[in-house]
Amino acid sequence: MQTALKDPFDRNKQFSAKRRAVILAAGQAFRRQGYHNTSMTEIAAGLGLTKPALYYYLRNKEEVLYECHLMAYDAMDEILSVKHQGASALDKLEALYIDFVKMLTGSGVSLLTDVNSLGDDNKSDVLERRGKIERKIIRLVKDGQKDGSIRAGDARLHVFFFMGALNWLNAWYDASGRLKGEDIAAHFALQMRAGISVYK
Amino acid sequence: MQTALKDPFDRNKQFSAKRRAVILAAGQAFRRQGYHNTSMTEIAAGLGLTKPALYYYLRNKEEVLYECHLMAYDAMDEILSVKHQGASALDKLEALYIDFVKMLTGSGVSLLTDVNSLGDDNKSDVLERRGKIERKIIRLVKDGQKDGSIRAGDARLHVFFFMGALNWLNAWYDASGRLKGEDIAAHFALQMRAGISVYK
DNA sequence: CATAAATTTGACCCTTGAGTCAAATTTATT
DNA sequence: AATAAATTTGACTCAAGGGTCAAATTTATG
Repeated sequence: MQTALKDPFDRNKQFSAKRRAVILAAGQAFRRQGYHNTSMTEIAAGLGLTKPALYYYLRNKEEVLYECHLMAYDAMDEILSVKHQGASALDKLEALYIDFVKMLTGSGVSLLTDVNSLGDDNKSDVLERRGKIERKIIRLVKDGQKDGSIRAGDARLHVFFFMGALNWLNAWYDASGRLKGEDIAAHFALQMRAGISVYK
Repeated sequence: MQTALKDPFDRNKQFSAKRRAVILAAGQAFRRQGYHNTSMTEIAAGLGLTKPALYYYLRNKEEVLYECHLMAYDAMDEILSVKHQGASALDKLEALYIDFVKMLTGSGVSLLTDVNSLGDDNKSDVLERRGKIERKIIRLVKDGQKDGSIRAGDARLHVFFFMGALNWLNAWYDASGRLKGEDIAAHFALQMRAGISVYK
């Protein structure tokens, strides 16, 4: 595998790897302290760098936030693209949800909610991405209502309810805490599922 | 009722009423745009005032945010203090949850999540208040697990899950939208309840 | 080794918005 | 009406932090 061995020496790869590291680190900081409570200098220092070095990888602070959002949505899209097995739509949704929680607790990716600190264009982009994801999940819920696995009711509200748990997760989850991502995933999946499955 | 009739002429009452109005208006703005994306000048303008007028009612911007938090927690405490009827703890929890949603959609009070923009002291206060509320709810869930109305499992996770829906609500709810607060309350209560009630 | 490209930095500028203050204006009291 | 208290404002100061730039340093390539 010539190419793979050369990777570490590939300038472009190094560049994007570092760029990605910057965004991930920034995302963690944003998640914990908030976008406006985190200075570029601080982010740089956290990586053993100095502020101007960051600007070698990114145009401006807003772009960092923007990329954080995209990174989270990429990860979610990735999960959504996997053909989850399961007899019912509810089963698929559960598998999906578990992966979401694992991703949010396990990978360094942060699901941020601060969309208003973005300029109009980036904000539209991000909301559009989020909307697409929501719509896919809503669609899945509706499928479940058709195949009889999911209770009737406003599908959008069904989704907003359990997606709220995910967003809130970012606010309180601490990787160093006693709760393991896997356990949270299992618990949340059960609660999500019970919340919308048909009465038995 | 002499005192009641005199109320509108009572300077202190006018003062606190205006102060409260400022905080409520600010809270709405913070909720929609975020604390740091909302300037004092903007808040003032929204009330037909000018910035220095705000500083007649409040020491500084942080105090506004602090009072917003307190106002939400006061409202929640108020709801928690009411002796909710219901045979099981689950019934009580449901009544509670409905009131929470109604309060958040109906009154002008906003449940903010930005705690990191507060100084250490205020932040501790707010977290303590939040902790107290959470603990009460967790206690109620544990009661439900004892009286057999609520499923076993980490009570804290049970609570974090459905409280996430409330926090997220603040992000997407639009009073001018088609969804009425009452409907959301009914839906959310059902979903919350189903999510943690014992299997039947 | 010499040269070029890729990274990183110290020192700087500049805008934004929080907060202040003395003065003006409105409202109540004698 | 005159005086005092309560509100409100125009005009200002100031610090924080985003962003820039030319120069230094490191790393790769002929």
